[in-house]
Amino acid sequence: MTVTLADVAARAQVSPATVSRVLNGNYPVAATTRERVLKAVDELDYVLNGPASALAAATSDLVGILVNDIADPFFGIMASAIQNEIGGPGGRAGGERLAVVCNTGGSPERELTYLTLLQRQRAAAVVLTGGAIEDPAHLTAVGNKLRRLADAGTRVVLCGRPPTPEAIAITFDNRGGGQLLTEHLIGLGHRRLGYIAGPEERTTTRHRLEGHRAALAAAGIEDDPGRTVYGRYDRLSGYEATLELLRRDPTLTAVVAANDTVALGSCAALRDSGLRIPDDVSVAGFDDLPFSIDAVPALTTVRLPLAEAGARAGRIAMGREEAPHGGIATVRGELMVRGSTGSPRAK
Amino acid sequence: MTVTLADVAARAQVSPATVSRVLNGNYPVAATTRERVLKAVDELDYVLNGPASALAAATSDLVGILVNDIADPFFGIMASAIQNEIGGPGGRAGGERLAVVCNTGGSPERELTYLTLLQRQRAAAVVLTGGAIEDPAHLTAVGNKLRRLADAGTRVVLCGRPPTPEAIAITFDNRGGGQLLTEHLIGLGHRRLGYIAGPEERTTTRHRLEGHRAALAAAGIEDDPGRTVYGRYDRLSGYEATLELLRRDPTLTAVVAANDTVALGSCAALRDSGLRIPDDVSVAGFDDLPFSIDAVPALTTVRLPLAEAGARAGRIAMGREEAPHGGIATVRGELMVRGSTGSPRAK
DNA sequence: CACTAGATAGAAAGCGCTTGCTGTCACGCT
DNA sequence: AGCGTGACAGCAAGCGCTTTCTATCTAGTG
Repeated sequence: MTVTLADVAARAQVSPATVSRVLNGNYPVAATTRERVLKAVDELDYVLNGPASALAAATSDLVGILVNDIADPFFGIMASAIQNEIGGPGGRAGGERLAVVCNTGGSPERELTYLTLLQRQRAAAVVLTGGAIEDPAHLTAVGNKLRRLADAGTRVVLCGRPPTPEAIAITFDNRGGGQLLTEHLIGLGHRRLGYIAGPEERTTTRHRLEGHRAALAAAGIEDDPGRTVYGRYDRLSGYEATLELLRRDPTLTAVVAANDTVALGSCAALRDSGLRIPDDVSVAGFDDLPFSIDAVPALTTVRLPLAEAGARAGRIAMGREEAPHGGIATVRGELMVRGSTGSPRAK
Repeated sequence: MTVTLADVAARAQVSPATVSRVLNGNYPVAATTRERVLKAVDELDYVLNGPASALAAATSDLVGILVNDIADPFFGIMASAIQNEIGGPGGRAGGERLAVVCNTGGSPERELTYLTLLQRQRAAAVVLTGGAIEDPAHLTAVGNKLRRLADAGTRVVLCGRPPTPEAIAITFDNRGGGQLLTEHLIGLGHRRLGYIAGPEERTTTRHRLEGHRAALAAAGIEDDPGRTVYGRYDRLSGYEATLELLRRDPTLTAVVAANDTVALGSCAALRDSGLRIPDDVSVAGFDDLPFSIDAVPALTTVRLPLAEAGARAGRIAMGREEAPHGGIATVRGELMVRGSTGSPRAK
């Protein structure tokens, strides 16, 4: 029924071993023989059986990329960059590797299960993107998994994730970025700033918030806990949180959002409340996703070099670039000041 | 070194066959035996060897999702919905399937190579999303591949892709959507409309443009070819194309963009040219991606039920939903009239 | 109580490929 | 002429699992 190596061998009048060697190209085969084999492969439309060869060779060409939310460009951009370096068909790298992205939806269980699945497939490498969940049990579970994967020869790289002892990491300086942003706002004269955080248990959320608070503290501004609202990393969350912040303190002059998407929701809520940006309230985002510049006014935000970080993580995963010193590289964000922030008007 | 089925069997004092059956759960195993096996699995931290079991069982639990651009939410949203139905860990479906998304970057070769890779892995199903390239050679090549995949038992489903004889398809009515949009604009009184198309060789581009032209024709408006500019499906393309359209005809009163992202670029160009939206020029997009509503003014566009279509495609791919009658389901878009379109002012 | 059906468990034959090791030539050297 | 030496090609032993067929045992039946 299906064509096998043996069929090709028979047709080319050689042994299966020879066919295998032609296909893998790591053993001398006479040119004429090679051609005969290739011809047979072509005529029979032969396609290598991946599982069989993975089994026999005890390696696979699968590379996994874990993302929290595939519909979010934040992850899409990184995944795209990683995949591009991984090779995949036509990628910068030559090898024919199956780079696959797995969508965990932010769920710890799914993350673990995908890791197991990848382990089961004997993946060549795994790249985990985005913030981690700070649940101790989950953290050790992931740590163990990663160690096991590494032991089995799978290269593990973190991209935009806090470093762990088990893997090489390209980390974003979320804390520094958050600080930059709030310093900017304070410099503009703001004193009553609302903060819309992401999910409380995520490292990214905590780090950005810590940066914000550090800036407040440095400026001697009291950090009223009521000025922080936790939510999700999506637009609706930004919308609702903004209304809530406004309810708690209508004299707010600035809103710092967990990311650009949330900031957009915040802008919508402000507009719907009859407030002008930035005349009445300034808004700042984080990430500098492509659409941020199209918001009106354009969003002040912190640019994270998503594509560069992803590319680097991809190269490291493929062993084409050395791991950073100490296994950790920290990437800083760059403050992008645009129209959505301005000096508060005296009210 | 690595733990195998045999090790587990030895530890549990049963045969490998029994362990396999416990793990696959499709054969009666006494409860006490099962527990003993599960205990051994746990103690040894055993992980099934995917390739080996795929080889022996001649099936795999890999499902491929092909997308043109993983960084584009258009695809991200569909991929997410598909993946959710496919199962994957924690998905609505129970099975532990490895749903993987492959990023073709819109390149025909990559598309083909990914298909081969998936075929090589003996994927259980493949879902192709987004428009196809209209190159006859490539079309037949893909057609052949799909037929082969189907012959080998891989379920093939198209989502948001024009139907082909080889597969079940959930298609978007791009033509109808395009027509709706332009009819709306004409109804508003516009007579000089610019059109920013996507890449010329893509079906999506052609269909949307055809709808636009049909609407023009129906209204008896002459279709000046100079009013159409081709580009890519990205923001910059929209920006540049708009400047070009304006150069060709500064009296334009409306711009119809290939999709929302392009529309955003167009808006930026118009603003930079000192034109107001929609007072001076109306702008319309397509797809209704999440950020469209946050544009200022909010974008008039055609909503495509991306998530619903993806979910359906996913279910069909998993055999959990019947294929539509005739193998083709056409999904209509819904016109979303928002602030970016209005009546042209007399100039 | 002998007999059969039903429920489990095991033996063993592959699944299709890779690869270490063993030939077999044809040369070129002494 | 004799023989070491590359350069290829083939043999055969698995890789770790699934699954068919067979063996065993228990319990139900007349």
